[in-house]
Amino acid sequence: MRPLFLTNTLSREKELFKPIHEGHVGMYVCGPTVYGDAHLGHARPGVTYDVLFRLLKYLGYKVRYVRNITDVGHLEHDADEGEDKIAKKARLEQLEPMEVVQYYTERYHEAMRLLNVESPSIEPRASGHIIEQIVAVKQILAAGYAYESNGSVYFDVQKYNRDHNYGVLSGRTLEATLEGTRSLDGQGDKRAPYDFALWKKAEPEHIMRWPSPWGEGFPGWHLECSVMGAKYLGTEFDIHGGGMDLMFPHHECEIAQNVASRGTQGVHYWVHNNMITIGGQKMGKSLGNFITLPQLFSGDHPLLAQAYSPMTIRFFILQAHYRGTLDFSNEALQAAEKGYKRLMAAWRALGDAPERVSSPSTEVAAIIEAVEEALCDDMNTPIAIAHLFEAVKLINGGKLAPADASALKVLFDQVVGGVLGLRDEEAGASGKAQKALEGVMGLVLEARKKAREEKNWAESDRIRDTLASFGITVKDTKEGATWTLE
RNA sequence: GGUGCUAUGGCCGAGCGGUUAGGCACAGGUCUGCAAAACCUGCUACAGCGGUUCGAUUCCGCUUGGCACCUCCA
Repeated sequence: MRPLFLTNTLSREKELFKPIHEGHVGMYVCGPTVYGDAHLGHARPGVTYDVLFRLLKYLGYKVRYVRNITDVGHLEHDADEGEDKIAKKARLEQLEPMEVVQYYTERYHEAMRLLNVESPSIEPRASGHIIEQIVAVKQILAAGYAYESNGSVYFDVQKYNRDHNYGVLSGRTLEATLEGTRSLDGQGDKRAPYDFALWKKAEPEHIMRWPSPWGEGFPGWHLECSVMGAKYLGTEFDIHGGGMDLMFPHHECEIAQNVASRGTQGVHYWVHNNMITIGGQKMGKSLGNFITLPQLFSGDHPLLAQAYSPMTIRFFILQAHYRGTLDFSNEALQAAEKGYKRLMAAWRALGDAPERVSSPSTEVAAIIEAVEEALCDDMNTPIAIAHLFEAVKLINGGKLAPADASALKVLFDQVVGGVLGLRDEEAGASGKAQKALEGVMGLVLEARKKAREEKNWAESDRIRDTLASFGITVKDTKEGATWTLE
């Protein structure tokens, strides 16, 4: 098995990936809080960890990929006085909280499906694991790293930091954290500003509530990932992914909870994707500068010059390394669209490559090697794509030996399609309508061919222009005319 | 203020102590009835100032700029 290197946030270095159980990988990724449509920023972890999931499988691992849905406990503004995001949305729209959850979960799934993001192996919801979370709170209390206060339970960061290191992941010291923490009026029940809630007492007007040993309430946000990760992947597992903005406090808190409740950090490799920016600034809900995925797909947003297809978005994300920021702009998206189409056209041209007959030339073998190596070098998809474009040149050059053509066909099928998860949007459906259209187009192009043979350019151009008005583009190549829809 | 990241050609975006990344755009050419596509050629940059080195865009320091996190955030 080819060695895989991943940047581990714990060490800030590229490390050789070694799974706990040979041949098996457990991976957990923080999923969305479902209180609004997913935006471009959400597409990044979706695609990034989808590629990691696919890459691990491509390398021969058996992978269990857990990506949660946060449907409770995620507070707005401040962990003490804030309002549950789901409940707030529900109140605004006069819906049951679970109606909101259902609606946006389905929208999220649809967006991911369009982006060709594979479903995770398990997609647990926080609200389905209240009992497990209560157990975890009890364990942390029993270990002495939490305290109950007025119906809520808080994590005692200071005490924890005396025995362990609160800040292993983010590189912060407690003093630094304290310095930056705003002093809020409603410090309320907490002993220290950096303590975080494990269990929150539900005020009378709070709709989402569950009984607990500390009264009716709901679990703290950080707890769900600790609990669900351990439940489905074990108390020790391989990879935990998420956005860089979750590094602190969310992931730091997860580690603290893991250590406090079971004595170990639990996660071996922390992987963090960077943000998508717009005008150099982070795209985010709170800044209000986000473009949702449905808007991108439809072009319905003042900042969009046009609609961008899901695969254009996916390719755009893949053209940058996941650890760097990626800046949104129409120019960048348009460039991605063209590059994507060129890659797909080459793949299509490989369509009926013969079965693999013999080994490929050294040139093609080198490309294949370079692509795989790039992917295994901390998922360097931009480099992999650069090498794939070398293959595109060879393919378009025409003079491809059968052995090379079939080797590249395998590469494109397994890597472009399989690992990068790109699919050819122009391949079209194979339904009855498609079959009929193909038949009709065959007739039309035959008529045009006849006109061309008679040098009846007026008729030939009329047919081409008319087809263009339906969104059908005709191109004349040496092998005859080809057409594409839209 | 604290912590961390970053500064690449018209745009996006990799990378490395000595070799053209790649894509998009642009210019010229081949092909073509035209168009499109494709192919060929051209466009060679690494914020500034010092230092290390035979040699730095790549390492170190400083300066300047940008960003992220420290509050919810993918």
